[in-house]
Amino acid sequence: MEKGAIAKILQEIALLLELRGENSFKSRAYYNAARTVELLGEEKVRTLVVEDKLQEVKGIGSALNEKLRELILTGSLKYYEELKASIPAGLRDILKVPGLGPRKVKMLYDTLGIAALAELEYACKENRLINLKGFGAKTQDNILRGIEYLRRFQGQYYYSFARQIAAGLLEKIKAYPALGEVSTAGSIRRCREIVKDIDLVASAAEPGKLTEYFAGLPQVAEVIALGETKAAVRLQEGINADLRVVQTEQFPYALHHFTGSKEHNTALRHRAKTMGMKINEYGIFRGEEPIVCQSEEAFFQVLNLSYIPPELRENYGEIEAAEKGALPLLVEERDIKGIFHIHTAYSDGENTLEDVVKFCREAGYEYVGISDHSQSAYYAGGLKEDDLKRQLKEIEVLKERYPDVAIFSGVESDIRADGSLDYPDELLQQLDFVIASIHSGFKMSGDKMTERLVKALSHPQVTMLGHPTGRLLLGREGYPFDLEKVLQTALEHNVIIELNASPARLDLDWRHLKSAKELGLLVSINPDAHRLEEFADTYLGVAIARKGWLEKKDVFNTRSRQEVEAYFQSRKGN
DNA sequence: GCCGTTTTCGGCCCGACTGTTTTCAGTCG
Repeated sequence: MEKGAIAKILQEIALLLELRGENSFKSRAYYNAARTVELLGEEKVRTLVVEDKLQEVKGIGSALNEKLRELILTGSLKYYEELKASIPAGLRDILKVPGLGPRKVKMLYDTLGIAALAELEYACKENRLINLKGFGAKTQDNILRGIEYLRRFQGQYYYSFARQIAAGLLEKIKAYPALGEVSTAGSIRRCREIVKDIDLVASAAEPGKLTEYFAGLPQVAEVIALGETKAAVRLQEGINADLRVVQTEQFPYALHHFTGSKEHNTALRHRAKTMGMKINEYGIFRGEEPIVCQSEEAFFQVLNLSYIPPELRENYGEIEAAEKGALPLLVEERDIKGIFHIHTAYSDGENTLEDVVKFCREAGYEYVGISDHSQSAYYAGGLKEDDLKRQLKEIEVLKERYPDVAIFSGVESDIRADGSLDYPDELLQQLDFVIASIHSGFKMSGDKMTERLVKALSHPQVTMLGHPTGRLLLGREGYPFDLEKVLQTALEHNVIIELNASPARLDLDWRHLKSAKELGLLVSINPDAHRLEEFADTYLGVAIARKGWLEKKDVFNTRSRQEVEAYFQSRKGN
């Protein structure tokens, strides 16, 4: 069985039970069991099964104990297989439509026999949902829009996901003996938050042999095209990958060309033309005469430009800046000195406070800022006042125990609908920092939302604005508000803007980061981590920060422990 | 499905919001 398979199967069972309309508490028991397995780790569960002690775990009763035994000892589970067989697979797709939950999906299946997305779309267009109990014209409209939304995002992937897959491919290609050079290109190299496919560029003396080798890699599920210089494949993970192979001396031009963006390339070609030159993927030419470049740096030099990092190649002013030698000195991973926006087991994080602190210490961070959810965030186990006070006490103890890492006490306070925060001021004043975030009430008007955010940012205890737009990439738009006004308010009140580095957020967007920087705002690159592995998302944030033109000085958590302490101290004087 | 024990059955899970309703069910965070 694959790693993580047990938890996945339990989750599937929970979902299938919901679709069957069974007792929702039964379904939740499976969800809870899945979480428990994740938390304990599969190895531990295996051991408990062997020792016959699994039932001592909270949330595992006799039924789940039996099923987990069967699953672990035999590698399969009859109950699961039967359940799967009893429910059309298409219902899973329908469940992805926003606004449709298990109840409604079941209703559609039971009454209209709808078992696939296309059937649902057809039924909506035929107005067959209007008279269904619990449905109506608006629901039908929403479903149609939801289906469109799903379609629009099909074949799009998070940057973090694609980057990871690309890294695996690169490793394989590097093992090819007759390789010249290889690099990612396209949107991955430019660090776009969403990518459609993986572009790779390589050089080799015999390109055709490399494309063949690439098409034969074990990751490849299907070969779409295979030629002398190009291979296009669909990978096991579903995403497509293109490899272009050129001669060694052509590599810099090809790399630049296939990195793009289209807009950047168009602008550069125009520039070359006015300088009496011509650019294509094979070279840069004055008349018919090729101008030799060993690297991308040299390529830009020919055009009288300083080197433009790939992240900036969007024709967003980088060419003008490169001409004047005014490109930013972009922030780097090694500049990060500490991490804010960490959730612990006090709310919905996985790890204990002490484990988080120990991890940061071992990772060499100078400080860590703890910020669990506040009391309104019930679904996330938000901290009641007493819990927060208890956490503050534990932080004091840990500070004594681990003096070599600074622990900053904070909270991610919900911004309530009226713009107020989630705790009394006296309590907030005891914290080192407060991240104010919106987690609910997304559907107010833009004006009201702006008012709400402005009020929150005007609160003297607010240090940072968390995931400013609330967007979920490939999932939902941010809430509507006047960003300029909100950023201006943040500036007036000395509030730091979060770059939430969670792969599905990357919020504030890089396009707006550039405006924030120009306004003079500080940005903090925060992983919003709920488990130790997610601390590394910070570096995803660094990539996006670079894309947003941010320099070290623009990023709050590049500051040293002493500088951050001084900053918080100065704010307390407010 | 699990849990507890003043209960082996009857709870379990809060609040806002939407779109249905004519008092509430379903979805979502």
